[in-house]
Amino acid sequence: MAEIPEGCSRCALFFRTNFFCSVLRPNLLSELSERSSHRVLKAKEYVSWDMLEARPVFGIAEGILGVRRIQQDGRGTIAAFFVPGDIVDLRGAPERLQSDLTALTRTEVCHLSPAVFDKILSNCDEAREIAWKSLQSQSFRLIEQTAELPKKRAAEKLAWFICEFRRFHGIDGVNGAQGPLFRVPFKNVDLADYLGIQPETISRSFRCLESKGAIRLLRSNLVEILDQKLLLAIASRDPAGVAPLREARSFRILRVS
Amino acid sequence: MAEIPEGCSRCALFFRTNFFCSVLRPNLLSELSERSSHRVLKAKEYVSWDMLEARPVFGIAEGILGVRRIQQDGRGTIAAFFVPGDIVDLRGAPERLQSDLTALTRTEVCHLSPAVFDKILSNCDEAREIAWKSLQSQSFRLIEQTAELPKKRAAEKLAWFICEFRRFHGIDGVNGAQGPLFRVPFKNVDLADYLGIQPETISRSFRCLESKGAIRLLRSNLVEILDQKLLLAIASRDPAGVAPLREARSFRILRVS
DNA sequence: CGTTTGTTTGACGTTACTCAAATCTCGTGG
DNA sequence: CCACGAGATTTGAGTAACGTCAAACAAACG
Repeated sequence: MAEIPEGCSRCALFFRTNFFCSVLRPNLLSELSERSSHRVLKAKEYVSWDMLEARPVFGIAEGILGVRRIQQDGRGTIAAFFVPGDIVDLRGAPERLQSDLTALTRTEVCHLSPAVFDKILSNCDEAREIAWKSLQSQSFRLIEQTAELPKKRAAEKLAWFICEFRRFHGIDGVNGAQGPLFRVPFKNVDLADYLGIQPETISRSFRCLESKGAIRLLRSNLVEILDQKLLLAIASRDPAGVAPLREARSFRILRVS
Repeated sequence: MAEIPEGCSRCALFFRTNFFCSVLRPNLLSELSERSSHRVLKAKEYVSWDMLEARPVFGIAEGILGVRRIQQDGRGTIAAFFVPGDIVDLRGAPERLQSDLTALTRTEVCHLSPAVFDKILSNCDEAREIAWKSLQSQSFRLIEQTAELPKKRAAEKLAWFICEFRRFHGIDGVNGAQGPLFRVPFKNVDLADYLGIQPETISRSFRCLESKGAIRLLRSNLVEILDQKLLLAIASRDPAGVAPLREARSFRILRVS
């Protein structure tokens, strides 16, 4: 009977309950461990898509990994992100899904051997369920985001993000507590790419939420939530909190002949 | 040894190769069949979210099923759609994923018994792989869409949709042929909800693509593709095809004191 | 064949993007 | 530990791009 592999004993994928590796029997775990590689990424480091073809199956142990695409004109979009516990299988991602995986914060991933991974899916019901649920949950997040974001105004998007992220991911100390403080887990620039707006607009939207009395911006990236209900109302476009970004200007338009 | 169940013999999920039921052994198939229900939806019929809680696992045999959310202010968004062959598992979709499933065209779905479905995942590697790949592919479509749409202009979105849909889904006769004709597979209103723009804008964008010489609008919903390369260039924002929706207006603004 | 539902068009309003400049932060090396 | 510089944030002014509304038209449906 195999021992618990050295590398795994400190990896969240193993020691946190309901994470993928925590339910594996020792012999499967050590087989997986031998052919996998744990890796730490600093914020802003990225895994290029080409690299991924060699190691397309991985789990997230810590941090946040974003799927970022750079377009011709240089602007980027963060289409999705993966969080601790996610099991990601990018095998067969069609070639045109050309994006890289950017670490939005310090991130630990463990690349898994696809062969052993498949073997586990086939043999271990419990692990398969965890992987399945993770894949499901990735889809749900994407659907939620796609359903909510496109028709919202900038300030509404921001409010939505704050509410949504607090609900789902009690990631670091501050956010875990569910207190009135919220730390935006990554740079505003990245947040802008995720919400599909410009960094300048993020800034103005924070101002807007402040002026409504929903939040207070303590430092860059640290928000105090003053009125959760109002924030929700703004996020979901309740009449309570309609939030135009600036006051309407009144002017007259003269057509130039 | 069980016979092939009557209902299944005409269902695409069974008779099309690489669809879920096609790889099941007869005894598993008939066990699944007994506890499942095939259902035909006319266009615009929908399955409410509440209904889904009872039967959250299903496969698409024909047609297109959209995930639609109606917001407070009455506007809708189609966050995703499912196409023939997709195996969908909405168990545990958190309550706030409140959307219904709308048939965008005539659609045939088969609700599967969750219990038997799980048994199949556990016992039949081949079927599990198909279901897994389907779930993956649903994620990829969502990522692709989220990566591409938000920062595009309306005409670019439309061009993207045409190219993308042709690539992926050779669904009906016209589109299957990959000829120069493309039939928009659903109503423009739904297309607008999917692309996150207004129906009026869809109309203007078709005009815009026509004026660039990329397409010709034969009838409502039937497009002739005149210049595939140009269309792609517009979709991906190549300098070749920058596509403003209307000519810039020139006027002067006078502030009212 | 009428009623409803979807599409087109025009005129106008609103929102957020763009560009540029000032300020701020943070990581790094001295 | 401090100073420096690259990168991030903020602000303002101007404008592009789409939304909104309304009305005419067309198509689909029974």
